[in-house]
Amino acid sequence: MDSEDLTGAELLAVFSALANPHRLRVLGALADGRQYVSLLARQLGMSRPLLHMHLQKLQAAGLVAGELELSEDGKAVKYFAATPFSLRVTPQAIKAIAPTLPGPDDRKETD
Amino acid sequence: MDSEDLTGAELLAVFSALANPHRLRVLGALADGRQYVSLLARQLGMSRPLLHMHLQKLQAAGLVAGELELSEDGKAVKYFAATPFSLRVTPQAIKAIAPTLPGPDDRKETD
DNA sequence: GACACGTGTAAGAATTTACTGACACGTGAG
DNA sequence: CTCACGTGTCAGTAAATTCTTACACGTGTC
Repeated sequence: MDSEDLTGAELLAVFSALANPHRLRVLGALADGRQYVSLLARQLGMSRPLLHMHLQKLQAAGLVAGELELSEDGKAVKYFAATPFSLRVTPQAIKAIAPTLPGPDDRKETD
Repeated sequence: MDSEDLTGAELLAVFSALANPHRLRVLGALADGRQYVSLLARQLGMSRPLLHMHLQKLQAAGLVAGELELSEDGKAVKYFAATPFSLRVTPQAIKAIAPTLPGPDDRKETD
């Protein structure tokens, strides 16, 4: 996943997802390998609902991917892993995507 | 300005500064050359106080630099230009700076 | 059944961010 | 003096994020 093919709105979603210490720590924890939500929450010292929200935002930005599995003892476990993205951020790159940025009057269409 | 020598808090400030369409557009407009605040505000269609606030945040993150000059007709004019930064963002890079991220109990010390 | 473990989601409070409007200052031109 | 242009900042409001608490479901074990 290279960054050149991102629209302004997508890049904005990525930066917004990255603009939070919890989410950066989550992404760092998932850099090596995948992990399931409850354990990850314990490792990072945050509540499950909170981690759930942050994972949603990271997933919406395409930075992590989750898949629901069935463990051997029958429990539903959801594993998340970091997407192997590589972003190059420079003033010129930002200028290039600037025309595709959402205007001040635009509404959210993520529904 | 390479990104390898940024702490977690600094990188967080950069992402936070980038997580806004207005600021991305400002950065894009300043990618080529410098411009002064009032004219820039008119070009981007936003109020001066608002642009002022966004420029403060961009400057605090080290993405733009401003210098106050005296134009030939004696007026004080403040020019801003984009810092020629180059950021490489990957899960591994984020994991590397994760230990230096501000904890949930930390307070702002930017006073 | 009661418990421990996993999942998800919804309501409400607390906090942060974004924005407007009005004010301050200083200079040159009419 | 008044107007146009530049600068900056403050108070108050509107809106978006963040976070907690509490609930829902399903499964295997004592």
